[in-house]
Amino acid sequence: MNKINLIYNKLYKSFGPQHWWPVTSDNARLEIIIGAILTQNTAWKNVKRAIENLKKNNLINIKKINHINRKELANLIKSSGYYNEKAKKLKNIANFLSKNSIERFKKLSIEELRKKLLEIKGIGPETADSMILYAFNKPIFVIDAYTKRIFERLGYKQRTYDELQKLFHKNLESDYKIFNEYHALLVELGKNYCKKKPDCEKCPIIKCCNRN
DNA sequence: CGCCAGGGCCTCA
DNA sequence: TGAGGCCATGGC
Repeated sequence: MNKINLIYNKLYKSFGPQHWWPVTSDNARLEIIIGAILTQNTAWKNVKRAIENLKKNNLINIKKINHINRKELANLIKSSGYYNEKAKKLKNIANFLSKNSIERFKKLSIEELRKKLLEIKGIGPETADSMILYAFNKPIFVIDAYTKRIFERLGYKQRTYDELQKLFHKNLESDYKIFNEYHALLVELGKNYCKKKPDCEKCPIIKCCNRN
């Protein structure tokens, strides 16, 4: 078995399924898209309250985001940090989605969808890939800060976003469920063990790591 | 109190 | 193309 699959199996065995991007409403897809923006460089705990505020005001809705005053929107998402920037981004996306329906996006190939999303100001590679994977359920691997740090320590040094992503695409079955679970497992590892100051003693993949 | 979190944009070499 | 500054709250 290759190393990428081996690590997945070990993480899954020790952490179990992660149940990511909890879906609680009919417009779950839009909620995930909004969540992907709000969680940029931000802990999910802080994002949760912002999403609850949006829900209370029925703002998981493209038209309503288009209509609401930007400062008012910023105030509602304050807990997620960078709230002025993120309010702009949400408005950019809502504006874009009002012209290009989500329904139309679903029919695009991964490459076409990614290109479209990257045209929106505020969406970079990771956010685009998160949306493709978690909102559109298409197989693309999300590379975040945890993934970079973990695989740097494992021995895959100085890889760019695209290089690291290719590593996963080459070695894994192209299945969005696997990609979803794997990314979530890496976040769990990064939060609890492979932290900036790592706790290596109880790390479930210590045997795979170059540091030890 | 300091550190950091499920990034991206802009500027400047 | 890559490094550095900036955006900012809340949990620990």
